Amino acid sequence: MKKELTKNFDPSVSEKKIYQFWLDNNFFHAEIDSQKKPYTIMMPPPNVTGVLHMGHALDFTIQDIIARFKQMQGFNTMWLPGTDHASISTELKVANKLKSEGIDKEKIGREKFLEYAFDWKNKYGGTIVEQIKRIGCSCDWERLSFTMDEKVSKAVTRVFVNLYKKGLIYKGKKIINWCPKCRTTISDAEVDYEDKQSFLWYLKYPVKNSNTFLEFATTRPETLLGDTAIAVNPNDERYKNLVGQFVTVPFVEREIPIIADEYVDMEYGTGVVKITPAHDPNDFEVGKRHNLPIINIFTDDGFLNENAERFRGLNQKVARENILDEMKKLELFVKAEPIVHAVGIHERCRHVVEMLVKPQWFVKMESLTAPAIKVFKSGELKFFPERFGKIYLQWLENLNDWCISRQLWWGHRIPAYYCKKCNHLMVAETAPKVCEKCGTNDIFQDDDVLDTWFSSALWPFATLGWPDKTADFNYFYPTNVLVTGYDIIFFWVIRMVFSGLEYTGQLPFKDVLIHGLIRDENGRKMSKSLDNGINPIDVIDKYGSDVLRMTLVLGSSPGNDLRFYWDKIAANRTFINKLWNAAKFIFMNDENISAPINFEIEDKWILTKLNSLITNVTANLENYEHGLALDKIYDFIWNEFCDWYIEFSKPRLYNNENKSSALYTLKFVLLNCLKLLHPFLPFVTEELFLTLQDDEPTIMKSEWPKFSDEFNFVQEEKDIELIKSAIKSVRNLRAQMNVHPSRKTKAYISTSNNIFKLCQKDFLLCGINEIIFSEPIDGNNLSVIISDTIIYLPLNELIDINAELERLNNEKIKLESEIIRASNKLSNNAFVNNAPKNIVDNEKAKLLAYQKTFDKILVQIENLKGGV
RNA sequence: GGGUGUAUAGCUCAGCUGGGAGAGCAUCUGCCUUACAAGCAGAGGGUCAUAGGUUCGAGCCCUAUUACACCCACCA
Repeated sequence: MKKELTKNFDPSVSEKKIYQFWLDNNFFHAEIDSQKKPYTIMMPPPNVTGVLHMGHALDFTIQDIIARFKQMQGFNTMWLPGTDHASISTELKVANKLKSEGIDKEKIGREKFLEYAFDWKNKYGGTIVEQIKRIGCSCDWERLSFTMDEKVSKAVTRVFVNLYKKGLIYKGKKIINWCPKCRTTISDAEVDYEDKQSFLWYLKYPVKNSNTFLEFATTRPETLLGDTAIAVNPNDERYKNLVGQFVTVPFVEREIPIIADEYVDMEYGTGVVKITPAHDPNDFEVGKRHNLPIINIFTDDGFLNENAERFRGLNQKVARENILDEMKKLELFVKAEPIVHAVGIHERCRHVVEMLVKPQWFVKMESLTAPAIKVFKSGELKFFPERFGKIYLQWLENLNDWCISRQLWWGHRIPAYYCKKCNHLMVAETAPKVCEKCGTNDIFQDDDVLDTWFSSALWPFATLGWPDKTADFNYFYPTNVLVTGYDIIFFWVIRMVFSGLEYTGQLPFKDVLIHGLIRDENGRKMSKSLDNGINPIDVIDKYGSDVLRMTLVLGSSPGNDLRFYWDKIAANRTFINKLWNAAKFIFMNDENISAPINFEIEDKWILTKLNSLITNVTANLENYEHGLALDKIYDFIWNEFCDWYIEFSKPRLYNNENKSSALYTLKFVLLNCLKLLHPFLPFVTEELFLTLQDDEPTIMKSEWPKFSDEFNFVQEEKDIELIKSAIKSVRNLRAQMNVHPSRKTKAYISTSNNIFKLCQKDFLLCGINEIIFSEPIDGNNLSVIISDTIIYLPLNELIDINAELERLNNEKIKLESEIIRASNKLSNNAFVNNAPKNIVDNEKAKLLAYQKTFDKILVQIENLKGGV
């Protein structure tokens, strides 16, 4: 069957076909092969019910570039895809959906709700997977995992039980972040802070057995109902004599002590703080130090409870207003000062977070973080770019115990069991049948589930079958690189590192590649609320995945944010078109080569250029410098291969002059470029690769290009660069003189450099169709002068001698300043003695060339003057 | 309060160990030249934020300053 190349690349047809081709041939799947070195990447699992956004697209594109590059380098690459159950987020979505159908989550109960949730997951969980495929990701779909898969759940339970037995997991009553809307605890990391206009209220309490008052400042007057002390700084002379006495909290008529604690800042407010241990973390700590009672005044959904007595049932806002009014009536109100106050917001539902004291499960962090710090400091764990290591360290060194229990249903249920009769607590991998203490069989499981990140932390090894000693685990673990955004270092990277070290005894990965966020064209974060996002699938539909990927990579640098907008996308489309057309040109001229290969000078030039491209691109990819690598390939293909080599080759192809070598070179360079490009633009490169050659079944598994000693023609490379600059100068001159492009002329070339003879035909590129290697007879010519070569253009009727003299004079002035610059530099002994030899030699060569050109220009100026 | 990043052409951004400032887009001029008008050729456009310092030599290294962005902590 004769293969064909259509006029343009049509991604809408091609991409689906090619992806299916890869799937059908099982190219993405990695079999364990002890002869080959594995290269493993774990995909950061997106939310199972989520849809693909530009951040994912970037993350997955980078991973795919690495995976395909390593695949071609001969590694047994395995990129494991998966999804995350995303406990809170999914539970909210499912609950809302049920609500819209008139179903109340609480009424149907846990079991039924989970059924709905799994239905939802099965229905929508596939969406994001299909979207990932459209990006072109070379994931091993046979190993697709989910954080609530049986294997992962098994690992989660094992880890929980082990940590509990080691005493690293405990149940404790501590102050925690509580979302009254979601009715669950959330971790510190899930709280965002927003500045809000508010007031600092100055209020006072009557001091017991005296007619004086103690004035304090608060931002939350409603919490005074939960006050169990009032505190001053022990060094504060103003209040020293009051310490030990009591004040009375109005409304609840509670007598609370005046205590002294270092925590109090004498400078702030009145230097007096009311202490509400139930609803403020600092107060909670003060309370612990002074053995204060904890009085919770809030219900789980954020209303005031029975401890608020007559304010019971009010929401916080109303309660605050009522209390302030009543304080005024009681003459306990002093003043209100406007302040900006940071309020904690739940990042998922945007509801204000409350601090409550509740019994919860915690992971003790100290012994876990120490090894994670050590592997970083020893250099075993590396961040790209390096600076993100500091963030990693900063987080690790300031970690509080991790609250892992959530009052949700969707997630891994905590493997803790209680005896109904004696309240005995048992933690076990399988539910105990009877109470190990009293022997009764009335046992119930803890209602809470685990924080999503507890399971994500095990992702790099739980997905491979750990804790079982599976073949996959032995072969593919530890993984090679983790790719993720900087916003997730704390949530995820840290937890995977300490988990990997603790449970598998190995780092889960040595390299962490951090990328930035995607922003809109004005530099704002892409977000749902701003509605400024670009849907990656829309980009793929319109321009294709290759263009999407290219736009995400080109001109970006590791760790930096990236602006993404339609103009940029459209601009990148042109490159794919260019590549396509170059291939089409070669394909059109292609024929079976029978003649021996005998390279011309320009063949040697482009092959040498290709050689250094290969070296540079490979080095960039090894260092995760994907933007740089793509930029170099782009530049080579467009500005060297297409603009020059293809043009050089045309006369040879059309006139059948050493055609076979030209054709060989064209194909060789193009095929190598396709390979270099393949990690970035997998679809168009595969399409072209399959069309242009019959030797290999896919570009995916083809060998990554290597530097070749055969193609290292240093002199020829320089020679062609000289020819290029001569051609450019002639073009420049013709443009300045308004010579119509279609007008071909002859030229006289006076040179001692044989290269110009060898490259005669190349001067067609600047409108010269005949070259005479001698001085012209008539002195009135336009001229281009490079070093000791002069190209005369006998365009007599165009020559305004004075204009040409002026032009040459300008050239002369430019050269003079260059000559001065270079000679100054070279006469500076400090430079000649200290600078590396090649830099100095380079400078000398430049000076020599300038001087030669300069001398020739002087002569030409004299010639023209003679002609006036 | 502590920390990080960014500042380079009109716009968006590259610039790898210090060795004459680059790309894409936009602008201007001329071209439908048999791969490509999603193209070709040519041109203009920069005190590399500011001030010092190190060096033979600084966009790059050091110090300080300014502006913007972000992270952490605090916030009675």
